[in-house]
Amino acid sequence: MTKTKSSAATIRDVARQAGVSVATVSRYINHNAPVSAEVAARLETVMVELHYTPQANARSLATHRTHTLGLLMVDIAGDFFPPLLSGIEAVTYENGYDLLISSIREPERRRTFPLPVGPHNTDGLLVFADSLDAEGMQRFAASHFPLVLIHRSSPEGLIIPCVTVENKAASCTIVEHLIETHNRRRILFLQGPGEQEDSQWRELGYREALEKHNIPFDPALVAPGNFDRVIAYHSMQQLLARGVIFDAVFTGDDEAAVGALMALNEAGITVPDAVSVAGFDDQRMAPFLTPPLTTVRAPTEEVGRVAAQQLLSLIRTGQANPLTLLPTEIVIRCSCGCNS
Amino acid sequence: MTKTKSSAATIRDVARQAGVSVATVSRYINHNAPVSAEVAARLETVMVELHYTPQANARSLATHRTHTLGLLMVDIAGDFFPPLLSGIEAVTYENGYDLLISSIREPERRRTFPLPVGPHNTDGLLVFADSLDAEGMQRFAASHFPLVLIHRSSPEGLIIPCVTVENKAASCTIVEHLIETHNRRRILFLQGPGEQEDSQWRELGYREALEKHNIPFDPALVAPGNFDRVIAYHSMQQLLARGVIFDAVFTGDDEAAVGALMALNEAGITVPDAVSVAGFDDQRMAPFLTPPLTTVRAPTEEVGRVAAQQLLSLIRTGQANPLTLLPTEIVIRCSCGCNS
DNA sequence: CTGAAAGCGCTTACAG
DNA sequence: CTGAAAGCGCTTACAG
Repeated sequence: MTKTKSSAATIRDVARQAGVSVATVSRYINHNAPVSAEVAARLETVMVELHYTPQANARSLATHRTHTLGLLMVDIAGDFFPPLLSGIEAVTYENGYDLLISSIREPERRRTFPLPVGPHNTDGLLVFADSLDAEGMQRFAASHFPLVLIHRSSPEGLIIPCVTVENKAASCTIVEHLIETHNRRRILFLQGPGEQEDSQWRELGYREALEKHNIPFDPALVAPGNFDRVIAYHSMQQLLARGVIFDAVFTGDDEAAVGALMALNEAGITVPDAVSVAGFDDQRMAPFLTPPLTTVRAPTEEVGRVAAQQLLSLIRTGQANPLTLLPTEIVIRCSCGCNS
Repeated sequence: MTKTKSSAATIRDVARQAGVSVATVSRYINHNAPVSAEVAARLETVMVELHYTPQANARSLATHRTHTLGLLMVDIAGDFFPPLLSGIEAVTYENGYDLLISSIREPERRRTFPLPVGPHNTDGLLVFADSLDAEGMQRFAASHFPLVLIHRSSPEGLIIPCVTVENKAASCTIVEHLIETHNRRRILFLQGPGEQEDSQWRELGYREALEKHNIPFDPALVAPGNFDRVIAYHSMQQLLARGVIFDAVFTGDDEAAVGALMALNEAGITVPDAVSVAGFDDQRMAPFLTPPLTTVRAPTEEVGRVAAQQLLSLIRTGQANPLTLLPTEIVIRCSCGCNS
């Protein structure tokens, strides 16, 4: 109780107060060498009394490990983000790691080194979609800095572990559902962003479903959705204005479904009677839309969990699975025409 | 180009290669003392060549500043979270700080010290709502560790800067809109979580509106909404099942509005014809609901920005505004009965 | 089981 | 404008 300085207690304060060396305190804290029961008890008391918490940076400097993971995101504001972050944070916490997050808004920032997060403050990085370009990854890879890619595959020539979701088969299945169960044949597809791999796979699934049922692919039925409510809304309005005939729409993702549903609604076109709608992701609002959205469930929180686990594995063992493809499943609600 | 070691370059490598002392390199990096133009040029070249980035932890250890902000959250998964985090992250980035985030799920974690984030790894903390209890705040305050509270006021006896949103007046105004413009008199209120201050203020606003129009407060018209879709949905179902008569509902927040809308919809009660609905927050999905939701716009991203700014100010100058109350405004869409 | 000491990569008086 | 040296708070061989 002699300590009245306002600054936090250090390992030396603890050592002094307990009458041992700092080495012993360190060993006790880290449980990496035996400490006599007597000393342990004394240490415990002193540490509690002094509110002692080891300084993270001093520890990092000595061990060359920060015990923190970095997350590089493109857009923090979407509905897709919370479950992903939640999964990542949970695993990070469970493993006693810290989580540093950074959002890359402007494209230039993707290659302006040093990034806000990197080897200087983390042990490894979770890279979401195109928050980092191939050149940036190349640079990290060259220095053997652990990277795990989320919803994006490794660029040509590099082998970086990826975790993403099965897009194509599920897209095919849900479009086939529209065709087989609801007799739809003129099915609109709202394309996601061109550079997004998810988007490309979903289009392939859409085309495959068409092919399997001998429905010719019609470019006039493809319009930009961009995984974005507003863009999808405007696309639908234009399609409607141009008098394009269709009896269903596969919106690419749930965000676009929200915009499509609104445009349809405003135009007085009833869903699902006149037009069936199907999305992808099964975001939180999907069951609450009018009508409740038929969609594909993507296990986004699980993607976050697995990605964090893979990164931890890479950091600790140098090993990780080159590709983790998480399964998706169809969720039938009402917007396709079922359950009405 | 003699350097082939795989480990990252240190300040000594730079100094050696440029033929100066590490002190000079440090000064050049930090721009805190003049360096000759000639040396500066040489240093620049060498640093680029070596991909040199100062090790954050060594710097922190020497300066006693981590240059990182911590964020303590309750629930990372809600729709409320992305704009808040987006605002926080933007300001953090603009100021060259790092952002460490941690979600407190279980109540016990709020007082299990050390928290994942604290003086040992950050310069200050942003505390959202009840992610930390009064005792925890007391403890941080006692060691003069900078804290800024978000959507929550300082506990008794402590003076911790808070940033939140104006709840009561806006709630009163929107309920008055229901009364005055749409002639509603039996207005349901879906209560938020009891411990949430936002919730308490919104109820006060609701009551004030009633009073101003001489509508007696009827406890039978208050039900749990809990800022939660599912709970609000069930509450509405029960109200309906019990045959409670009402012509409007102020849902406490937009989440609850989603659930309420769904229950009403399923019961075949038309909104806004039979029942007006108004929410609070103006979350992303509000304009896309059916019908588009009349609500109160809360500047959540701005809350995040201001909170981060206040924390930075507290860290740098020791000063911050005791209370920042951000203005809210009514957003009239269709669910109240307007624009239909 | 324990301690003395070197070292991690920086910054910053102090001296010139 | 520049350098030598001490120090930040830890960890970890090394020795006992």
